[in-house]
Amino acid sequence: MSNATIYDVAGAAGVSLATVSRVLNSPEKVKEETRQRVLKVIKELGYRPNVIARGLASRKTTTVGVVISDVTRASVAQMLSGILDIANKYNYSIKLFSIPEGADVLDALQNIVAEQVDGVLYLNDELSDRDVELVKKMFTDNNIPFVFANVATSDPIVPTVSIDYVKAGYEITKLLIDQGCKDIYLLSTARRYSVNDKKEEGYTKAMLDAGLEPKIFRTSGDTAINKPHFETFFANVNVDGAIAVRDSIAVSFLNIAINNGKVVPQNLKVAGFQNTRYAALSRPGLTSIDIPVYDIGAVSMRLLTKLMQSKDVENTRIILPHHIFKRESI
Amino acid sequence: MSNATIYDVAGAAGVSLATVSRVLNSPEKVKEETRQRVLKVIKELGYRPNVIARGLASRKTTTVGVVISDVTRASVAQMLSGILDIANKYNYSIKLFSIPEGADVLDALQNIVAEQVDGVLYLNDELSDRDVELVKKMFTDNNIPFVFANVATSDPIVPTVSIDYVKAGYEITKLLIDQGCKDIYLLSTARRYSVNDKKEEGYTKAMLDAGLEPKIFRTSGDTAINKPHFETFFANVNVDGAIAVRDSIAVSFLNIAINNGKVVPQNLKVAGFQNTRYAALSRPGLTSIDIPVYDIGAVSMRLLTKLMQSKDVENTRIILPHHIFKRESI
DNA sequence: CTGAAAGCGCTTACAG
DNA sequence: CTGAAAGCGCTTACAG
Repeated sequence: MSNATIYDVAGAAGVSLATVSRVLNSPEKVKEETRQRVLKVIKELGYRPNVIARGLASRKTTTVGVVISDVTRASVAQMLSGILDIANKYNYSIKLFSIPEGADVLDALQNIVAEQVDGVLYLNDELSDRDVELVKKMFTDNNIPFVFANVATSDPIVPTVSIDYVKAGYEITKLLIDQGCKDIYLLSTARRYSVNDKKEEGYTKAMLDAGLEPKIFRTSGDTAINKPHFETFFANVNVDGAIAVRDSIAVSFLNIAINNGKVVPQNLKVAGFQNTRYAALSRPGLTSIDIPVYDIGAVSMRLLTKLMQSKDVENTRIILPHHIFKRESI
Repeated sequence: MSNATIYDVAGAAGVSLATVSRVLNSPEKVKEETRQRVLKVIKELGYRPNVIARGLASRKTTTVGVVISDVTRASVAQMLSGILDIANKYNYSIKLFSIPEGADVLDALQNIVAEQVDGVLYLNDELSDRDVELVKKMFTDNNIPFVFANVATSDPIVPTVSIDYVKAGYEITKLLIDQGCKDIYLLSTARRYSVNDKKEEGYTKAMLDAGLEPKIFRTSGDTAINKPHFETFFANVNVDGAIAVRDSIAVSFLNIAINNGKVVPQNLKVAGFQNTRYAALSRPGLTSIDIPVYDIGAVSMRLLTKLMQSKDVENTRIILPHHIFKRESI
């Protein structure tokens, strides 16, 4: 059965356990003939090295920690998907840590360090600048390579894979302006995410550049809460363009707009962020910034593998391209 | 720094390492005074036991393996969320394993066993009956408790947390029949999932019970592929009711129906499964079977903790309640 | 209540 | 190319 140990293999193959270990870890040091013999026994016994014992002896666990806030966010799940695919390819295991809103970040980080992961992928974007420094210090002090994925940090050194959210925010706003919109609102979340702050920055700049007044409307990510919120909104303001920081907010806004007699895109143009299935399933289809979240995950993991092998990496601040995916809402 | 070991703590506190270990693992065996002294040093040094070493010595890793196929499926992400919350509460870590479609299941399972997890949560529903038996045998042989979450197995013994999908399929079909629908289609996926088979079973029974002909239309989960598929569909058949095995399929169908001149719900009623945000963001809102996926995850994890402590669990086949969440599409 | 010692299943210099 | 031995950082009977 699968609980064979390295001793069993050594015994059955008539070699020492050191040799078995070498067959697995540095096969070039073992004579072809012995190696074949050992390999045969390994297969017969279904032997798989106990990764815990290996981790203790080698001080490498081939495990990376992935830190998230909320798996149910579509972007997080898709990044995870990219991470898992690359991790499988490189034979790394994934330990998943969620640090919920309001949790003790320091305690959580110490916990991750105690778990002896070889590296960390940080997807949790609900971080203050102070937290970012804490993360950086904790992993640096403990010699654990880490990468921020889809987290906009103001720290200029920390390894990061993301897109240029300021530019994306600027471009989509510019597009609406070029189509003649004047009263363009940015629909953002009440809770602050690092990437949303960047989107707001780009939006604001585009509006000011065009001599228009930036107007940010903060709402919840929760559809049920949005409804009355948006209805009051339509009763009180003039609006001919809207950009939401998430597709789901955009779709919810668009639905309520149409139910309130607006015609999209003729007298109201709407755009979202991330080009999720919400955008595809909206009627009319929602124009959205396509953000390669899967790739952000995959590239982060690949960058981390390099960092873990302490290869000298030329570029640890990777910006992936984005583009505007046009549908009928603009 | 955080790389203090148990020896450092023992030295600084003037006790043996055995005592430090006891303070952590069976504090009642240590004199109050010594315990306080050790605790103080632990705090000062920021000591956290190396979980790998602990895992090797105690043969308990306080880690559970979670097996999935595709994280980006909304149900999977939400189950994960429930799992993580409960795992945090009980101080278990989560290792995430994805077994992609077409992968070597046996190899993947051996891998999980080698990872020395204390228990396994199996969310991967892309399993043949043969695979289910393989999973069962592998973990049973290696003495690893496991729970199937939201996987419909035909094995009557295996620990499972799910809902009654046959009943759910029956009920939603019955609802459409009661509203006068005659030509009711089930929109299912081309790829077979264990739970979808159950939904089909319930649908079929309800149709036959009412003397109607069951008609299953298989399509892709992919929206882009659906579109031409559904358009041909509308050109060729009579349909006054549709039940999709996923909300996203339902919404995509509903949109195309409306664009083809159907009036929902007056001459076409549509229902989905799972009551995701797709259903809430549809216009009109989509009636859907509300499936407590978060709870399925949470309850599975709770059940697994009991199994791992080898408590005798009265019931290892848990069926959670579902209900129909009504919106405007029916 | 506490300590000395063996052991968990591996890896990795060190000899030969 | 191979083996004997130390060691990774803990836990846990066993004595006392």
